Amino acid sequence: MVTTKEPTLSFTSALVRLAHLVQQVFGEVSREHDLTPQQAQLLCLLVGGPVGMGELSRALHLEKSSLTGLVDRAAKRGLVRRTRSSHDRRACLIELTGEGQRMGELAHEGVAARLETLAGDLPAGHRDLLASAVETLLSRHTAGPPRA
Amino acid sequence: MVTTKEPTLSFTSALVRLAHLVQQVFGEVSREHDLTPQQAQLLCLLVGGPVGMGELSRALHLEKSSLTGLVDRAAKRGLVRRTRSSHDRRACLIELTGEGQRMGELAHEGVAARLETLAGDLPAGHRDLLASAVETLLSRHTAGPPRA
DNA sequence: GAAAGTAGTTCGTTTTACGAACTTTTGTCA
DNA sequence: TGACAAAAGTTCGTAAAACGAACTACTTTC
Repeated sequence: MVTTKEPTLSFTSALVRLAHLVQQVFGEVSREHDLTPQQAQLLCLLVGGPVGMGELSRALHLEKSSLTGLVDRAAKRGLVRRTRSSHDRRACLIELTGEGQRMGELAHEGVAARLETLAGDLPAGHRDLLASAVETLLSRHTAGPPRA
Repeated sequence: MVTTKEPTLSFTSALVRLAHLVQQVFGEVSREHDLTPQQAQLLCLLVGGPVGMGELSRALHLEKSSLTGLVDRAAKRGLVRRTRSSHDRRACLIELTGEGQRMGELAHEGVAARLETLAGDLPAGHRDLLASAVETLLSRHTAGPPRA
């Protein structure tokens, strides 16, 4: 149970500005580790285990051809590796290299830490409410963007 | 006064996924109006009146040279116009053309409408709390990202 | 009035992102 | 079985986005 105070920002403006803030945090953390934000996002998505191009494409909302390029560059940097699926010889699974795993974890932790710091003042009740409100929004938007 | 339910998503994950969602909405709306997301963002930022390059650069978190390119392309499409400042002959103000104003308003309304729809279920108390929580986060991050 | 700083631009580079056309493999169904 | 549609990725060409370094043109400061 928490009390509500009157916001000076409209609901939608708040969402947009929040998105901007998160993006910026992601950018800062990526740069610290010498990654592009897109690469960091890719690595974060892969720390849970190998994922196929199709699923990555859906998770990142990228066209297949865009994703091919992103994976190519990440592979050239030794962060990621393509494995041919055994069930379906067209498909491939993208998996992290040791270096990629390390970087992915660093990026993930960096973002989480930065956001935790920014949320320092926020009472736990507010955090939970915010998180569950976001869940509601996401549930209405069938496609599932990536974790991070 | 609102009751809090237990979220299944961590606080930071919720923020990241929310950012992704907002970005996606922005992308969809931009595409509908045949704008790039960056152009739409620029137009939204200018609907309040002309702004100088320096301030735009800070608001959008772009290097000066990146912004020059963005404004160039928007100007080439007839959405925006450069005006030399009378006080400082180095500086310029970027202002919307009639077409730019129209598109900026459409984009802004489109994004707001989409987000409102997604938030349909959300009780007003939750919205207000979310908005004021965002204000708290923003206030800790001195630089002020753009409205939209 | 010279030096230092500020506002923007230019240039070259890399990354991102798209769509259309393509190859290979898988599934379907007649 | 064998043709044919569909699916998974890649390739190619293109445009936009973003950066940093070096530059020009004004202002401010001392």
